[in-house]
Amino acid sequence: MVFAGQGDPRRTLSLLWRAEAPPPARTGPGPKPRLSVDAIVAAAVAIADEEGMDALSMRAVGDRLGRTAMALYTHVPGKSELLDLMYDAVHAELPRSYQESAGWRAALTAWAGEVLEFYVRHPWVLQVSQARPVLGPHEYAGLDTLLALLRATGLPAGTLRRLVGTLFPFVRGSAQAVADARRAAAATGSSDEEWWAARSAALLELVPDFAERFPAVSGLEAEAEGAVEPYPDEDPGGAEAVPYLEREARETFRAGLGVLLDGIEAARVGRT
Amino acid sequence: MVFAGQGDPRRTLSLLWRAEAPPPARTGPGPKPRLSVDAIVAAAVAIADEEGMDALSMRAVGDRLGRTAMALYTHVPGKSELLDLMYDAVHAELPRSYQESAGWRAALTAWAGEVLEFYVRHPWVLQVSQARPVLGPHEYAGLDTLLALLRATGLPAGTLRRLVGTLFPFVRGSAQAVADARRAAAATGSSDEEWWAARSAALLELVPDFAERFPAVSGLEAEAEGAVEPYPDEDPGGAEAVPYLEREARETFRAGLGVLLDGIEAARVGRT
DNA sequence: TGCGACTCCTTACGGCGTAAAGTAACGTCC
DNA sequence: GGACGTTACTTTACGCCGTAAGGAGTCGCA
Repeated sequence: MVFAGQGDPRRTLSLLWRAEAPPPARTGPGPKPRLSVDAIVAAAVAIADEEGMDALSMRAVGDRLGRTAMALYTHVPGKSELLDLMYDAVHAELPRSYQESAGWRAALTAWAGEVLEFYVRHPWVLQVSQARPVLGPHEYAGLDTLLALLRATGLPAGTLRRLVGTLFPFVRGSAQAVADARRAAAATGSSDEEWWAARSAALLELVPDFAERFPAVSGLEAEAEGAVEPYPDEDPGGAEAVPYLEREARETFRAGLGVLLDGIEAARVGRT
Repeated sequence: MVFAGQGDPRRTLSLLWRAEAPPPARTGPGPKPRLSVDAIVAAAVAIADEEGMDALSMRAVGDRLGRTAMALYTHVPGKSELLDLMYDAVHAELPRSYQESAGWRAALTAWAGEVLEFYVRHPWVLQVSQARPVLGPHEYAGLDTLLALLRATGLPAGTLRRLVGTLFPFVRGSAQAVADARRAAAATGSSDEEWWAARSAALLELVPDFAERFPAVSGLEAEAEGAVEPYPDEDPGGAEAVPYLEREARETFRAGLGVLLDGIEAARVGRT
């Protein structure tokens, strides 16, 4: 995992909010910069999106911009701060508002779905630790959006804060599951089913008494055996079939969100 | 973040389940091994617990055992597999059973609390990616325990699987928040309140129109202002005061779990 | 015209994971 | 009992990483 919010808070904060106070159109001495904070952040995000966090190095970012790694240090204090900037930059993709006419439940469902897709689009964001949040403008905006939605539930402020602390991690966790499913599918040439079959075959060979040692797990598997529908008929629209593991992860997300919303509903009812 | 499950599955699996099939008491030629997989895993876990994941390197593990880094490679294929082993080894601390007399709700609450403490004890576990789970014996045992508890709700198998996929990430997320709060407290000399005050002061200076741009956030803060009770009277028992951020994180955990359990309750009622 | 500020490059250091090859201890068999 | 093959561990080295230090070239302004 990578940590954020490590550097000098003042420097990081002013970089994060730099759009608010654009550099005073300086035309001082020295050569014209051929690099900019925005270009650096964009290149870094592109690398992380395409090749994953492991491939993100200062040299890689420099290469992508046709510069050396050290050239970046003129514009950005270090890798940790660059990560903060990347983190906030992508959060600009989060939705900002919802029509409230459909009710809080529909709005929250839509919100959660969009945030899930956001994380799936940028899975490396899930690897940025939340310790000491470096709240930049776009992350604040995302928080503001959720809070505005939650206000419609009519619950008191203290409860709302706790709901934020529950909903965001829940969506993050679900996105992690989806992203993991995709990574697994991409890494192994085999399909999800094949991979899983090979895995459990090896396991059964190594642990013959599996069923006795883990009765609840194997009981569940046996019970679900019949329930696992085979691949559904291909969508006539021609959409690609979603692999098994990812479909499962998304279904877990949908169901978990339902449980959470039911819980919120219960809190509302209990309060009136 | 660090990835698990990268290596050869066969080799990793047999290492993970090695206790089941102990090495056939070989007394072949060659010097007696002065290192063992267990010793290596224990040393690695100790380093991760004490100094964090960043400090975990093959050289560090070797040093702690009085050997070189390369000596480890005789016993363990590589760092990635060592991580798998560490991950499963600590999961042995997870509780295995609960008395069901108190009802599923009490049992689930107790379970969640113990798992939370487990993660807080070994925060580096939260940094091990869940991609392609390397299910070792102890993690399976933890899963089995939760499933056995959930069975008491009487919900169908499919729902149970989704609940597992919701509950585990929820506890992980909550533990992350608690661990982050502790890290923040440890890293900065200042108290939570001071750190937060400095942060928001700098923010307010940089972003004077904060309240207008993020109405929901600042509205919530204003509303909660009066509600934040000052430090409660010191516990007469002499227990140390839990810092603000961590108290907040734990409260969010408690409340979020309540919401989830309410949701489960609703599912039960709706089904009967 | 030259000074000073500024961007970017080169070089270098100490870390990392681990491949390759060498050394020494031990059980086994002639 | 001595040679041999197997095994545990060390040494050395390679190519990565983040970044400190210092040098080279480019520009605005005095």
